Amino acid sequence: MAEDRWLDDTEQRAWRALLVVVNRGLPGLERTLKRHDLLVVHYSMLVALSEAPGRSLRLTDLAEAANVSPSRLSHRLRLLIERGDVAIESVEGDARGKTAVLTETGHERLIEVAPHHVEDVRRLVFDHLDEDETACLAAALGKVADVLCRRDGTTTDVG
Amino acid sequence: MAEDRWLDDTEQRAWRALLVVVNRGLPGLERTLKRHDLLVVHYSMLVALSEAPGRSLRLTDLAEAANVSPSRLSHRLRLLIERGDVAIESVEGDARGKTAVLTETGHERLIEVAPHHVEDVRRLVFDHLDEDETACLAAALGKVADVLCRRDGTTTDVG
DNA sequence: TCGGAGTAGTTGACGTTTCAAGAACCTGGA
DNA sequence: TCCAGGTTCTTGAAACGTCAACTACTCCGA
Repeated sequence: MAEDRWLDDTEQRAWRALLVVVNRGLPGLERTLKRHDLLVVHYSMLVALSEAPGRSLRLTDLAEAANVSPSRLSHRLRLLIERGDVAIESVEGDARGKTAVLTETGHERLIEVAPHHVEDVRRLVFDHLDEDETACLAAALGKVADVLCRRDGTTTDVG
Repeated sequence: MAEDRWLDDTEQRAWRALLVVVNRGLPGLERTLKRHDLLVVHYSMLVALSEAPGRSLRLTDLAEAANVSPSRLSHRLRLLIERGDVAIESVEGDARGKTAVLTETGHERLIEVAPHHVEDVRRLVFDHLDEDETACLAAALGKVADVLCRRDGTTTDVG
């Protein structure tokens, strides 16, 4: 490892820009959602459920869909359950499993919050890009994301 | 606010891909640096200093360059100072200010760690993109990042 | 039927980030 | 001169994410 494969100028610009977006842009999204007593994680969980058939998902699948670790899911799910946004059911045929179901309350909360969050995302990213740039971004990030999703439980790294 | 400006299909793909990269990809970078007893924040700070004239920066400017809040800088700087990677000097003419200077030790540590980190970034992102895609990514993210950097202490949002 | 290996989910502790507050200092006007 | 308001940096508490156990269950082969 550690060959001399440095980053060229374009790659550096891309990488540094990504860091700026992540470190300066994303926290702003948290701030907005916090006014609705939610974190972005919560929002992702609600979205994932709302898009699932029957508005319900096995916890493992919910974690997958929301891009979070099982433990993080567990911790953040507590609030949503206490609030009645999500209900927990047991899986028939597997006593280990649990299924999270988006309640009507939860769905209404999502509908209320979503426009504000989307507006934030727009102001953060897409308001500054034209159609081509957005397509490029989707294509490039999509490739990277695909790789990350494909190797889920596979080899962590290196050889 | 809260008009009906939803995200179209391309925008959704871009945004969701970004979330995947952030939530699944970036944590991996932390893991690698941790083997060298560093966080990515530390690395960013070392890089920022190494690129500054005289390898030194006013703390405010360092925070800016490393994309971190003043308080986060303060907390994470402690380790680097204890270790001797960074030295602190007072600013002449302003007794409030402090200047962080990258020591020779710190510079050597950066040189040692950088290739591993860069290799990680490569495997995460650029190994999966061709030249055009990388250029697109740099252009699109660059635009977004520019906006974020331009409005530093200005209006947080909305009008 | 038993037992080891793997899966599903939870918990608590630890390290990090954030936020609000504060200490120290500078600036400019009355 | 003095003081109000802004800047610079630090600190401690609270909230969050991660990691390593741990419980409970399923699967499968002997």
